[in-house]
Amino acid sequence: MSEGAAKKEEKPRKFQAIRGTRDLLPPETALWNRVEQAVHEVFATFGFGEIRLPILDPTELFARSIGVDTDVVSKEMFTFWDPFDQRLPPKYQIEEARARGINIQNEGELATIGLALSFQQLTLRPEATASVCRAYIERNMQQLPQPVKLYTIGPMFRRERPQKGRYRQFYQIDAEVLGGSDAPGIDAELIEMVMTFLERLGLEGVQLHINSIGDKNCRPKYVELLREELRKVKDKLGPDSQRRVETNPLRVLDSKVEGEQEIIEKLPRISQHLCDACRENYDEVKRQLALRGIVYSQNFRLVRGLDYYVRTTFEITAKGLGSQNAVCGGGRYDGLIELLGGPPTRATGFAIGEDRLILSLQEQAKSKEVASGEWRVASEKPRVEVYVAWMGEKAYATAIRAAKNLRAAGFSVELPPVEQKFGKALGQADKLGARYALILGDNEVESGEWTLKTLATGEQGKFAEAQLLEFLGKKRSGE
RNA sequence: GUGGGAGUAGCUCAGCUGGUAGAGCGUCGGACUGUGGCUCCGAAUGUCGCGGGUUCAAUCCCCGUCUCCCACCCCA
Repeated sequence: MSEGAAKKEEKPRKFQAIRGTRDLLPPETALWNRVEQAVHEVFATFGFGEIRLPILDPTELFARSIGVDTDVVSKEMFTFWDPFDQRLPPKYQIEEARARGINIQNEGELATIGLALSFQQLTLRPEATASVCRAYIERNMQQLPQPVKLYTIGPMFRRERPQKGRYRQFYQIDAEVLGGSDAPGIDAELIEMVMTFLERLGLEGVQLHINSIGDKNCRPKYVELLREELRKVKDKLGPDSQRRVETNPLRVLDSKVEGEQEIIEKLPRISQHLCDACRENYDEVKRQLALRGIVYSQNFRLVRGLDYYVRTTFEITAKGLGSQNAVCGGGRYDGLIELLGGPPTRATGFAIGEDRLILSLQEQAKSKEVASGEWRVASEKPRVEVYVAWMGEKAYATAIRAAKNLRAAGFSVELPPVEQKFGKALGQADKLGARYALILGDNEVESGEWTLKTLATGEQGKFAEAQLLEFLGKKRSGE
């Protein structure tokens, strides 16, 4: 109260989403839902079931499956120790340690055990395949009729520098076919499924690129050959590629450096060095794609970056994405499940970058809007269908009942929580883009005849309570 | 991790060779106590991203830092 007491209150810190993460808001989320709805519908028609996975898994799982030398594992994972809680009284710390199988005699030993109690290192998953494989093994899915077809949708985390179509928390739509044979028909059908899905969404300008990168019989030989060839021209390569000659020669094929293109064109191609089994397999995949009427282009430079891929790999690019233009990547990974301690199991799968897919859809919508002025990505029904404008206590009771019944019938209803003059109420209704205003005042309560106004035309009519639902229902289905 | 660009109101942006900020849109209120869109009037919201330096004086100049955007690397 005393003047001058106006102390400078420090404003609380303004928080912001951490780098590379973002909030998705309406109306954009409606588009996300539409995309995900299409996933559920289309994938189900191919016999896939949804699996929901933890976002955390042991670091070791990713290191083993993706490969410790990959960028993803070596520098992009969000990893931390699951801490043993040292705030606990020593008595409980000892108990906890024993529960974890660490034999500990007295308090004095606690300190020396130290990090050993921090039992495992956890990682925010950078991709889904490893976790799906872990689940396949852990839940003994080899006992199920093979192959097991699973898909999952959710956030992944990689600590990269954000740019267009790349976030540190990003979303993938992931599908895997585990077990059974390595019949090319499986790869082809998997690709068919993505293409069907993208078509369902109306995404235009998608391109499918395929390649075979051999298996453990022929790939190492090819890699050596490639390395030898690259060494001969090493001085003509940029620093990145020079490094890759030794670390991962396949990656050189992927280079975008202008001056290297000519050299790359002349390098030996893996298609010429596949073993018989891989070549036959690849030929058959292509034949199977053709059988399904799927257009593809072969791209000998398509080398997936994750260690586990063998044989067929593929990538789908889309428009409007900047330089990160792949919306989907996938391939076969026959050795992975065994590597993770499971039975020898054939497997293949893909991941769609949902953020990029959405981005591409939005860009497409933008250009269409410019062209025709009509096309909308999220052509959802309006957020508010009926705005209930009421005045007076008695009318409020009626309004509540009306809102309840309309909602039960599936209409989206906005019921203002405080009394408003009708002018203001209609203004609100208008701003919210409501289709109808239901006007309830003294007159309506007395007569039992409610007033319904169609905002777009200004027409309005009187309805008894029962007639109203009927009228609105007809209107809705008639449109 | 490297390079380039950018940060001023909720949004889009102006702000001259340094003199502590404006517009449009949006939001809220009123003109308008039973009828919206149009119009008019009014209001709120900024530590000019943050920290330091130069200066009598910094949104403006310098350095650092953070974030965003784009690209490289790599990947979806």
